[in-house]
Amino acid sequence: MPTPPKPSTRERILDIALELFSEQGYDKTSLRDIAERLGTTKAALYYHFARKEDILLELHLRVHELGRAGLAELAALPDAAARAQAFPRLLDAFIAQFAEHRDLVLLHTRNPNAIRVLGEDERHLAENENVLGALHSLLADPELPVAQRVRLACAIGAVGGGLLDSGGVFADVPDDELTAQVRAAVADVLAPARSRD
Amino acid sequence: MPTPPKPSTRERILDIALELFSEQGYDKTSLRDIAERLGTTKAALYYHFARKEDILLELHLRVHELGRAGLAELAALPDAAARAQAFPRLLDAFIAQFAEHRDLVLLHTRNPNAIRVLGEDERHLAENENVLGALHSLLADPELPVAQRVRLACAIGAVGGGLLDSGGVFADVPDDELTAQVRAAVADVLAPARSRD
DNA sequence: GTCTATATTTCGATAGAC
DNA sequence: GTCTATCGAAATATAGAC
Repeated sequence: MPTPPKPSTRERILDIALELFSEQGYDKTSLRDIAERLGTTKAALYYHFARKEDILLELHLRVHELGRAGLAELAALPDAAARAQAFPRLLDAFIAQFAEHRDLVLLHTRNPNAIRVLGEDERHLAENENVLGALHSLLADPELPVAQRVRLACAIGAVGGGLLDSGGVFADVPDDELTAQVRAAVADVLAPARSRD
Repeated sequence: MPTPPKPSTRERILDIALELFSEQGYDKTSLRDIAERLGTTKAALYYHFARKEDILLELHLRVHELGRAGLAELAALPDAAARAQAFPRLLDAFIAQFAEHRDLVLLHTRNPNAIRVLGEDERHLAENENVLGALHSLLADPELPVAQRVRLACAIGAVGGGLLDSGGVFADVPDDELTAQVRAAVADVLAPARSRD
């Protein structure tokens, strides 16, 4: 059973919240807004989520889940050279997931502060140490040449610049072509001035 | 007289707001927070700014000012080919200003929603049409090959990825080297698979 | 230009009936 | 699982003295 039995209320709340949080921002979206669009009342939401933060947290964890496997694999590699070699392949997987879950990523880039203050929740702290910590120690790795560290950061930024498309400027470009072009651009960032074979 | 006579209250308010808006986010920063750090009271702020939004607006316009000259120059060029040729040079200037005013750019990336809702102010609407409109019509330009449009968007994203450094992973890298590396990476994005001369 | 005091609104959250 | 009703806190903004 792939996506079967429960388009339940809880899931509908998350869908609506994802949309509104991205559109208007987390802080400017009241529980009343969510309840209205869902067709119920504020109080009803509190049956499914104890606090407003928990709605955002749930969505936040789903984004982290996207990068977890790749970063874990990376962290398991023995040395910087091995990690550097694995970059292109893992970035490729990253781009695929980024493209598939654009809406979740957009939620993140549009509400960085709200997410940073998500606070003391245990699940959140644990996840943050795992995922963000792995990314941080990757980019800060002193064993890696600075040029490679910077280019890796640029590559990640380039994925965002190419795929997020906040203004809708690439509405005329098919998704396949867009991701292919982004892949090519990222490849060029990671292969600095490679000498001809 | 370059930057002389008035480190006035108004300017101090903007400085404090810039810091707090970036740190905690626009919505989570109350006028009380600003007033406290400034050493006065909430009401005093209303002498200098009619609404809280106006503080953010003022800072917002300063960011737009950074990109205005370059985008205007670009829009004045006759055809897509001329624009494409001008990209690298203008992106170079863009990187320089980005690096010099990192704090202002950070304000933007951390409060995208608050800024988008800035609303009906005349100055804001006019500026948005000028600056964002120019950027939009640049990236959406149907005369330009899709590959080039996407790579341009990726290049802009790469600048953000390399220079913003939200997590402080490049604290050990001198600013000069960082921007130089970013410049190199961006150049590789814009020079797709260029055949050897 | 800055203060005290307060008006007004809105929001997150709770209590308890159904 | 959803409702009505309401509490309490915090925020923006205003009025008017100094």
